[in-house]
Amino acid sequence: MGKPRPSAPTISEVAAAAGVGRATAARTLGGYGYVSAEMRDRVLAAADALGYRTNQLARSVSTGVSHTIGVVVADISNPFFGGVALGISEVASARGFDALVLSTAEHLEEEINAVNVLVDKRVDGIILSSAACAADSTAHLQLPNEQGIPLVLLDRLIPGLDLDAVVIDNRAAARHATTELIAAGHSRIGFIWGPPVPERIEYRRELVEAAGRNLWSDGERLTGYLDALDDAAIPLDLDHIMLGEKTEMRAYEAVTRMLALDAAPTAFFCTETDALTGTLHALRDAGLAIPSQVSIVGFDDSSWAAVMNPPLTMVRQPMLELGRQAAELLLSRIDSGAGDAEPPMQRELETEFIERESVAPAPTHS
Amino acid sequence: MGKPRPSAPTISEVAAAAGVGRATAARTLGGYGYVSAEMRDRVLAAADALGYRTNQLARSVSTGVSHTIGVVVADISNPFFGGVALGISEVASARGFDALVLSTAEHLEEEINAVNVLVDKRVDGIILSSAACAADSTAHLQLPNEQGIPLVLLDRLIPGLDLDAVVIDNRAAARHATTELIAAGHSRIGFIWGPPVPERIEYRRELVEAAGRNLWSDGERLTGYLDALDDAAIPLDLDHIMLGEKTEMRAYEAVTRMLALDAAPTAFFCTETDALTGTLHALRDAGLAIPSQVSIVGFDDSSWAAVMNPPLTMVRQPMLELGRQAAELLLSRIDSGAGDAEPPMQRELETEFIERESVAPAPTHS
DNA sequence: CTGTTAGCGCGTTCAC
DNA sequence: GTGAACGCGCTAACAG
Repeated sequence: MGKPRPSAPTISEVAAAAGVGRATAARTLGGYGYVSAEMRDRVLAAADALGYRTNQLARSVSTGVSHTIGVVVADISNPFFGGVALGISEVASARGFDALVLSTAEHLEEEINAVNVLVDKRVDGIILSSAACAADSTAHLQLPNEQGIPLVLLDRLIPGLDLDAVVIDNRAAARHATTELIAAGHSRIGFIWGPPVPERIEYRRELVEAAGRNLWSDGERLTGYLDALDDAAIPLDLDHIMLGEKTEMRAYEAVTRMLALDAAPTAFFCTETDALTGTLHALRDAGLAIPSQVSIVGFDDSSWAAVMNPPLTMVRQPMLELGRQAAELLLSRIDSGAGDAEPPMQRELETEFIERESVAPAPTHS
Repeated sequence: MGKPRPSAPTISEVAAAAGVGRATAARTLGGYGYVSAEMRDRVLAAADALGYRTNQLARSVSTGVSHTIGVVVADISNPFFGGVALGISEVASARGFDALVLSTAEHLEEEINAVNVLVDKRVDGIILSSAACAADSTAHLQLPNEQGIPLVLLDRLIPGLDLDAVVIDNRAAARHATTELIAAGHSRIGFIWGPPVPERIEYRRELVEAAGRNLWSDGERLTGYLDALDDAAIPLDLDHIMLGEKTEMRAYEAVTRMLALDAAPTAFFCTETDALTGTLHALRDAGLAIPSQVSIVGFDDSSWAAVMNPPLTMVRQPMLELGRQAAELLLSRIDSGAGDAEPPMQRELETEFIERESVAPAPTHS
């Protein structure tokens, strides 16, 4: 029997100290049922004399509601997920819920484990940004619903599954960004980064397929890029798509390699922060000026993008809003209980294209 | 009686299905006590036939251990706290603990509330980055210990209190940074930002005192700055200290104002990210080049600092390490139970001065 | 080794 | 209105 700690006073102790029955104490302390003003005062007095605090754990096993939601993301230190987490806890805490947040480092095993942990701790709902992509390897996403725990997907859809989700319109965002680059006169646009396949890709179809096998949002961004190229009838150059492991270092190398091409890109679209910093490094080392020699557009607007030299043109994602809406959707599901109500819904938030000074007309080669 | 959900199977149901006593089922499922291999198999089979999952909540009320720690920070979307949170959950989850993370937006009330919530949810320990400063207004920091819940302070000490804590050596970091600036030939160094007092300050003593009344880490950084000035026998110019609300906008205004001074700073030490971006904005608008016309050193090294034009010299804080060590300290306290063992300890981590290209000799005025 | 029984702290029904 | 008594799901003595 574990209570190695300075015993926290229980409701019974308070009742005893107040000279009333346990139930009466429970009613006043729990704020339900009827209790006379006089009794209430006695109980309340005894309660804070003893420093009584409700044991929410015990309450939860009794009521079946923990007032806790689970949040599982790839990496809480990533400002994107940090913003999302803040949005979530804003609306959650306003409604009396707290968040148990777990990071998975994009590992499916850890994600599975995270879901199990959350289910076992009886959270009232889960918000999850899954690393899963194929409709296989998603058994763990069934579990919560089997246990009656609402689940909403965040930032990343899973193609085969019809689940609640709140995401960004990545495809439209990428299409917009690429189109702007094209409008500025660019036709050779580096895409940093594409699917993390190691092998060289020969055909467009392979590329699209590879993207589909990996992270959904990345695939969407690539598709948007392709859309824009198609719109302008610009042929796809597979050498302009970064493949392989997605790290800043790899981005650096990919850009450096592209720059050495005969048909080197005159612009780069960087779909993530690390992709952007890697690209920036490469451009600096290549001695290329932005935007006179090469243009650039980034994803994930951060405070520093505006303060760069030159200020960077970016597509901004509404991180807080993403979190807020996911939390709202989840809470509404929690409210309606197992009343197997509405069908799953996917909400898609718009991004904003922030025009600054890193895009200029393509240099006219002599 | 709440169970509005698709009932999760209980240990009793598993026992029944397996045709054994509840205790036997409990033992095998709980992994304790003795149980024959044959029985175990029967139980295990029944368990996963029913899809049994331990209710950790119930287990916790029984054992008094929740395997959950509370983390309260000002703002989880701040990359600094995000990094810290990741460090914490790394070591915590390796030991089977999960983190309930709450953001307070630097509001003392929310901090107090957060601590109450965590205590009520019976977390096994708390890591907290407090907005409190004076030794008054810290009653809420007593509560956990009264309830036998270990608490470790993170990133911010509270002068009057002797509690476990893991922090950065802010004073040494600021002293180092300022000294570097001085060594480069600067004597008029803007400090962005100082204490958030609205009024103009006339004397150094007032300044130090004002700093002391506010955030500890800010006070330390200011003190380090003062140390460096003293070391070099450079008189303090109060006009070079930013006062007032700490926002990017205010930093912008403060720097702009300082730049208009007869004795304008030739260098700036920015003690936080927003202070840095605000300063950068102001310098750009003033048309001043870095580092030829003005030098700059920032705090909170971020990936983008290296990719700026020019690359920024920064003092880097070991965020992950901060989180990891806080978690380790907390877990060790949890391990030793209420065995009122070791006295509180404060660990102080060193920062790293990253020299890049935003510091140059002070321009020699004609 | 197994099953019985009594807790853990709180919610809730149901006579008094 | 009030309090005794039982249930939530699990742990843990204790007999057998």
